[in-house]
Order: sequence, then C-alpha cells, then structure tokens
Amino acid sequence: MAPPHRPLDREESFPQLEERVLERWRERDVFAESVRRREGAPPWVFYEGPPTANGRPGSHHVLARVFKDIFPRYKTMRGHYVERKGGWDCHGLPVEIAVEQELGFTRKSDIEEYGIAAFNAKCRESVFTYLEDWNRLTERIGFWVDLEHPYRTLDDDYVESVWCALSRLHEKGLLYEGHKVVPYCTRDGTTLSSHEVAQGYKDVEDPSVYVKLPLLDDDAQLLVWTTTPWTLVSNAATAVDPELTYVRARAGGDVYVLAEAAVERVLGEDAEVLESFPGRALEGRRYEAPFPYLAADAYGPRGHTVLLGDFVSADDGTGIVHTAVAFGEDDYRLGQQYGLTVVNPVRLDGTYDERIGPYAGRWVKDADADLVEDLRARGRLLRSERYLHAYPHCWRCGTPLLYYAKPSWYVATSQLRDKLLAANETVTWHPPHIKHGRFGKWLENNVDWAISRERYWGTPLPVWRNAAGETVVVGSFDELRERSGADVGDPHRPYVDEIEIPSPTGGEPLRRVPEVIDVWFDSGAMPFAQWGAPQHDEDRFERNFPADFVCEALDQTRGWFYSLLAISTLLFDRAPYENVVCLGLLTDDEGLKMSKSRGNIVVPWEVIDRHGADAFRWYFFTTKQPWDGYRFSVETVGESVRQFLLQLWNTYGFHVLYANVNDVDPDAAAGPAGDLDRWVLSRLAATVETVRERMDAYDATTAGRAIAAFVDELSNWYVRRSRRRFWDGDPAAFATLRTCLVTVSRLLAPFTPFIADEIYDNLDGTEPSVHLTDFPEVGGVVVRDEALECAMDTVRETVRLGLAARGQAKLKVRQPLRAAVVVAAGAERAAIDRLADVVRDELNVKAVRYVSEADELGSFEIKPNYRALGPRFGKRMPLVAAAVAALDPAVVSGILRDGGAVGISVEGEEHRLASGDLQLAMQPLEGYRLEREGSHAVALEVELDAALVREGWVREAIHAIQAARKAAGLAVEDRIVLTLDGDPELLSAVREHEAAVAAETLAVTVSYGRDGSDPHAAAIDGRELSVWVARAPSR
RNA sequence: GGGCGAUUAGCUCAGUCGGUUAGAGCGCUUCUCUGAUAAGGAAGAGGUCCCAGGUUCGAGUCCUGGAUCGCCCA
Repeated sequence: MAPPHRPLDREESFPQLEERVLERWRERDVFAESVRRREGAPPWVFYEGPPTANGRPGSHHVLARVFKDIFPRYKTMRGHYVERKGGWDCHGLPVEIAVEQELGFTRKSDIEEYGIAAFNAKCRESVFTYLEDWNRLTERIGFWVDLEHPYRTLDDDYVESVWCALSRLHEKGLLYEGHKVVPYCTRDGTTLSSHEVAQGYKDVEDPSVYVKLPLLDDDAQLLVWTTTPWTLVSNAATAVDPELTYVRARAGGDVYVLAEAAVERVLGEDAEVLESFPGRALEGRRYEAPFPYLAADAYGPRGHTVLLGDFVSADDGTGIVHTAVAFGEDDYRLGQQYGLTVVNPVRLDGTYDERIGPYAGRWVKDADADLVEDLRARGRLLRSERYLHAYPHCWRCGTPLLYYAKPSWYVATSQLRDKLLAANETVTWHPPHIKHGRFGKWLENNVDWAISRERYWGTPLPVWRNAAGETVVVGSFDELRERSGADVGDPHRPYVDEIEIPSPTGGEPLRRVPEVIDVWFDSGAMPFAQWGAPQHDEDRFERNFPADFVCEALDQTRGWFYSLLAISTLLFDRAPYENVVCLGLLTDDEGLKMSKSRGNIVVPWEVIDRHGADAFRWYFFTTKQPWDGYRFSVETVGESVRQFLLQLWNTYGFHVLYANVNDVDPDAAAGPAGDLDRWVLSRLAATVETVRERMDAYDATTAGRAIAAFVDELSNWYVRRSRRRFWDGDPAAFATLRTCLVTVSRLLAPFTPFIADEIYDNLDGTEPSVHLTDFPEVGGVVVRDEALECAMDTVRETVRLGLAARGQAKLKVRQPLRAAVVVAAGAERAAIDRLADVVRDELNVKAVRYVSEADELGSFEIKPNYRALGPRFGKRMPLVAAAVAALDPAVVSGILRDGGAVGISVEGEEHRLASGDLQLAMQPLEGYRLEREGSHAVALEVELDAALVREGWVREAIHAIQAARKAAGLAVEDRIVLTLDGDPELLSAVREHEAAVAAETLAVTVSYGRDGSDPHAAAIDGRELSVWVARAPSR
C-alpha cells in the first residue's frame, strides 16, 4: 500500500522544488484556471504599470512585481474575478538613446540622415531586446500576470486610443501650444530630459557679474547679479520679492538699490543706507537695459520694468533678479504672468542672430568675456568675479547646456487643479503620508503638463495645421482617413507625417506638427488604451475602471501615479485608482543606492538560484514595511529562509514522516481533541482573522508576520508538546496538525505560492492547486477560544520561569525533580491546573504545587500603575507615588488578591485604589531558587533522593541510546536489539525502569553484558555506559 | 533653495493612546534540550532611542530648531 503522503526528498533544495511546482502549474494551467473559475464574480481591478523591456530586470523589479502579485492572488482567493493584463511601455527617449548608442550616433541630425523610418524600425526591435528575460523572471518569481495578451503602447490600437484622448482634451480646450524652457544642447540640437541633465553636471568657472541698471526717474541704479552674461542682451525685466526689505544705499559716490540683506556683501562695510522700503514699492519702475540691442517695447508694455516674483531670494546676488524670458524657467513664468513677449535672439545652434549687432553669429558662451568688457567700458559694471559652480553639460558631447524657451504643447492641468485634489481625496495611499505629503503637495503646485517632445520614437502628436493657423486634432484613424482620404498604415513617424489634410477653406494643406508625445501620457492612458477603448471594447474599459489597486515604486508619484490621475481626472473627472501601495528603493547592505557604476547591483537570479523565489518574496513582504526601502543583499534573504521557510518545511516534514510511519488515513475520523489541539486551532483562528484583516488593509507585512508567529507556535509548542501522540499515531493529533498545515498553506498561497502549493498538494490535494481554493475563514473546527489561549500564555510563562529556575540551580532538565512550586491564585492558578500535564512534562517534575501567598518564597513590592493613575491624578502623581510607597506591600497584596481596594490620602482627600491601579512585583527572598514575573513566580524543590537520581540516570541512558541509534543511521521507526554494559549501579537503575527504556528506544529486547563490536560509549554522572544497537528483524 | 520621509543594540527591524525596567531576530559567550528541524530553551554581554531646546507629573513617542542620509522638485 502506498503511504498516505509523498515522502520528502531531503536532497531537494527550495529552488529545485519551485521549478517542479512551476512545471505542475503549467501542466494544470493553474493561473488561467484560477481566473476562469471566478468568471461572473465581482471584479477586482489591478492595473499593471508597464515596464520598458529594453533593459534587464533588476531586483527592484522583483520587489514591485511580488507586491503586484500578492494582492491579486489574495483577492482571487477571496472570491473576486481578477484579470491581470500585462503591459509594456514601448516608446521614449531611453529606447532612442539605446539605438543611438548602438548605431554610434552622436547628434540628433545623425538620426535624420539615417532616416526616421529605419531608425524607428530599430527602436521597435530594441524595445523588446530583453523581453525573454522579463518573461522568464516574471514566471520564475510567481508573478501571475497575463503576458500572452499584454497591452503595448506601440500598438496601433493603443496609439489610436491616445489620439482619442488628446482630441477630447482639445475639444475641452485643454490642449494648447506655448513655450517651455528646456535644457538644450546647441551642438546636438537636442532637448535633454531631466534624467540626462542630471548625468552631466560639471564643476566649471563662469563669470559672476554685478550690473548697474539706471532707473529712468531717479539717480539711483538697480543692481543685478548673473552668472550668464550672455543672457543680458535680452534682459526683459527685473524681479524683486514684494515682502523683502530693499534699500537705497550710497557707496563710492553712487546710489544703488538692492536688498538690505545684500548690502554689506555686495557694497562692503562702508556703504551708507539712505532709505529702506518693501520690494513691492519698486513695482513698475522703469530702468535702462544693460545692452541697447532690444528695445523695451519689444517685450511689451512691461518691458524693462521692475516686477514682483515669488522666486526671488537675497541669499546670493543682490535680491534683484535679471530676467531674460527665453532663458530661464522662473523668467519664463514671470513673463507669462506679466504678459511679456518672448524674444529669443539666439538661434538653435547657440549663436546670436542679426538683432544683436556686433555679436551676431557668435556662440553665446564665447561672447561672455567681451560682453563683460563692453559693460565695464560703458560704466555699467560694478564688479566682475570668477564663480565656481556645478553647471549641466550634455552627457553626450560635453557642451554646456542652455536653458531655452521652445515652442511646446501643453495640457492645461493647472485649470483643473481643484479637481485633481478632489480626486486625490478619494484615494487610499499606503503609506498614508503620501496623500497630503509628496503627492498632495505636488498637485497643489501643479503646472501645465508639457506633453510634446521633439523626438522620433513615440506616439505622434495628432495635430495637423497649416501656416494660416487652421488646426485639426485628429481623434481616430477613421477621422484621419475621412479628412485626408489616405489610409493610415503605421501610425508612427515618418509614415503619419506624410499624410496631408486638405484645408477646409481651400488654403495650404494641413501637415502634422513634428512632435511626438511624452511617454508618461502613453502609460497614463492605459485604463482605456489597454483595451483600445473607446474604438473597441468600451464596455470592457467601463467594467475595469477605476482600478482597485495599483502598486509602484515611490518615484512614480511624479510619474505614472500622476499621469494616470491627470488623464483620468481631465477626461472622466474621477480618480483612476482607489488604493495605491508605494514601494521604497533598494539599497545595498550599506544603505547605498544600487548602481552599475558602483558595482553593487544584486542580480535577481543570484537570489533565486541560491534561496528560491519564495524566500525572495517572503523577504520583501515581511522584513519591513515596504515603503521605507530595503537594505538588501543575497545573504539577508537567506535569513528569511532559515527563520521561516525551514521551520515550516520541517514541521510539514514531521507530519509526513509520522503519518506515513503510522499509516494514518487522512480521511479517517479524528478522536476527541485535547486542550493542546483546541489551543492550536484557536491560535490558527486568530491568525486567520489577523491575516484577513491586514490583507484587506493592504498590509502584507503584518499579515505575513502573523503567519510566521503562528508557524513558530505550531512548531515549537504544539508539535514539541505533542510528539508522543504522533509517535503513538493519535488520529486527533494528526488531524489537528494537518488542519493547521493545510490552512497555513492557504494563508500563505499569496505570499509564498510555491511551498504553499507543495504542502497543500501533498497533504490535501482536493483541488489541483492551493491557488484554486478559497481563502481560509474562521469556523468549523477552526474556532477561537480566547480563555484557552490566555491560559496557555500563563502556562508558557510558568514553564519559562521554571526553566530559568533550573538554569539558575544548574539542574539539567533530564534530572527529574519532586515538585515545582507555583505562586498563583484565581484565574492564573486555574489555568495552570488545567494544563498541569504540560507544565510537569516540560519542567520534568513529579508534581506542581501552588501557594497563593508568596510570603514563603519572597516579598512583594507595589508600584503605582502610571498608565491608569496618570490621567486620574495628573500633576499630583508624585504625591500618589509617595503614598503608594508608604503602603505595606504584604498587606496590600493580600487585599488586592482578594479583589479588595486600598485607600490613600492625597492632599487631604481620600482615594480608593483597586487592583488595576497598582502593579505587584515579587522580590525573591535570599537563598531561594525563584524566578518571577509580575505577581507570578515559580520555585523548584531542589532536594534529590536516591530514586530521583536513579531516574535521572535512566533519562541519561535513554538519551545515550538515542544518540547511538542516530549514529547507527537508523530510521525513526526502526526497532532495535539493545545491549548495555557498564557501571553496575547505573545498569541496576536501567533494569529497574527497563520497560520504559525499551518503549522509549523501540527496543524489542534488552540484554546486558559485552557485545563483540565497538560500543557507543557514554559517561553519566562519571559512570560508564556502553551501548550496542542493532536493527531488529521486522515483525 | 523647497517638499516628503528616515535616523532605536554590531547587523536587520518592532515599539499601540505619552506611562516610569525600550523589545525581537541574527551574530557573540556560557549552559541546555532533541524520536522532525539548518531548529528549540535558559543565562549573559551589547543602547547617548541622531543632537539641542521646549511642552508635560511623566517623552523613544508630542512641538521647535539643527545634523546626517534618501527621494522628489527647483
């Protein structure tokens, strides 16, 4: 007859086990089946934030993917229909850069020369360079997501959905063209992303000049400071802080206007302050520009006047800021606010145009020195210095970047700021501080979203127009076909660029603008674009909107979390997600960010091959709350294996071993359950409650830790205390342990899906997989008995105290003692009495005796319970403490144990203190073997008589025989023929307890005298014992 | 420069509503238990709860300022 359960293969590692489980999932099609079985059930919606597959997946992707996995698995088991459509972000600069590097391109014009069609074809291939790596890793870590039908932002349907969204925004008047100040490389002719800018900072020396701007209606001069003299030719205005204090100050015969805080630093100690006033007093004052090439009215009515700006600081410079609208973010915003005309006298190649007279044609940064000399010659320079600062350079060619106002398309998100904030209010964030912190603050400071990019590989901006300003924003391929008469093939550049739309008024044909759109708009459109809605499957979109759950790393607050919210709010006036889990960053074990250059990246396969995917997952779920980041290494994952997975696995192995040895029928009716069984099932029920409650709150950490705590109790208390019942084949014990293990496997299924399924499959197997079962509920045999749990806590505490007392007395546990004396009364005593067997066994004592009064063992001391009395007495607490200290502990402890109350007098008033108001602690008397905790204590009777000593010897002998069994390589169920020799008194003790020795060691015969072979030798209490064991013939 | 977060034992992390002796695991020392375990138990060493003020009868916890680290923005 086959054993009830598959025996464990002790050679198999966790990674090998997982590969085998993966194979079983494939055979049984478990993922698809788990979704299929919930068809028609209430949906629970997850959105996959699409990664880009043009780089290899790293450990931080494992973090995101396991958290994206656990909650959908959980919700599926809770009865929801959880579709999980995978997705890939396909467009964008990172892809282009990878291709440029592959082709050895160094400038943007290389792409045009190579041909956009060919370049984009390369990009299309490059996107999926590492698709296989991603798919393999995704499967291996057990992330269940539909990778066979993923959405891809480059697909025609997807692009069309994005066009539709843009056209609706246009209809709502939310799409417009403006200028954006961007970092620009004049050599490559390219705008750089912030990520690229961050790569290229270099410390350089630039001129630092203080320039005088004479006021037109006054003899004073404004002082401004700049490190980019080349922008002075297009000075449009100056800005001051309305709240800051400014002064007129005389120095060296001239009168200047500047911030009070800057006077000494800029003008020196001798400057004489003539007058002070707030910045707002300067508003509208006219001044003479530093260079004459562009007149004030070129900028409009506010040209060359003083304006008020919120970005002005007096910390460096003069507190008056030179503003060149085309060359700075703040400058541009200020210009917008005051209606300044954008005048940019610098060509795209970085040279001045003809408006700048003698400097025309010169590269602007090379003109700095001559411009400064020019100022000096005209008496307009106060001071010129060299200034060392970090300035961004092109990471490709090293050219200093210019900040440059360029035409750009915007989505007017700031008009709907209040709606964005209202939508955010409906979202539950994990951790909560993101909501009104990082994300909320970001929304409050919302500025319009610049969505166009002067690039090639992206969703083309669907705007067609002609020089006359006739503009069409196309919302679908059909619409483009109707308007242009041309078929739309590939909607990417350059093909779509070739389609012309005839002018409705018979003018010039409309051509598409050259830009593509920000990839964040692509991914933010996924709620509908993943289905190709609204062109297709509009109902599918509606069923799957909004998402119940999204989960990404913290840096996505400005990325995907924002783009999803913005698009959804603009189009549908509501948040696209209800719960968001933010994940922190991974650092190495020294807290440093992982980076290629530092060489401290942990490749996920190292972790998986060494410890397995379950260990990887468990580490991420339980080691800490996920949003604070992880200090991470291959070794730390190993700890989570040792602490939890091995403990679980060994408990499971124990069950399989003895169930097979005893041929336990898993379906047989169990006998009556004992207190230990009821206790462990109650603990299981408590665990189920906690796990459900915490998982419903998206708190996998606390949920997982609760499971670990239960497995620890199961292994180190339930099994430990019940071993004899398993040896004896007690059906109630097997039924209880099996219930616990199978329930744990279902609790663990979302966390560690491999080991959970293996345990379930071997111990239960009713369903093809644990992932097709329902999540555990409390009820049936798994019920709570809180009184029993409480009693067991008391018992475990008693045992702990007793073992500590043994340790103090240096008495081995194998030496039986006559009695443990427990100080306990009332409920405590009843609890210990109910489970006295456990205490006797664990402490190896013949009896447990009780004393209600501790007087014979120690004395009490009493202390006020501050937590209870603090609120009642407030600042009189020190008086209360003094009054309590004056009470007689012996008397008070007696009164309180009988449920009485004592009185104290504080400031002439009487107060009654009951047992909850005071804390009793026991102070051991000198010379007793006593361990105490609060009002509870255990003492041991340490006197030994001859009988106890002989019993102790027998326990030692049994231990020696077991060691011999193990050394002989016997299986736990093997019967033996036992031969003993040695010290006569020792042997006589063994003879006296021979039946017990034989039963404990599974000896069919015991004989005395020498055997021929080498014995297993032991020394007990200085007495020799020789042991021979041989496997007995089977019955 | 602004915003957000973090800082507790050698390491990884808990610490509830503010409550008087700040915990766990790993690691270390000593002892111990073992008929599943790479496990378990006991004792010990190990702490400026980042710093400084403040509020309070009482602060790891609340407030202010600062330091360091990280992320985002400028």
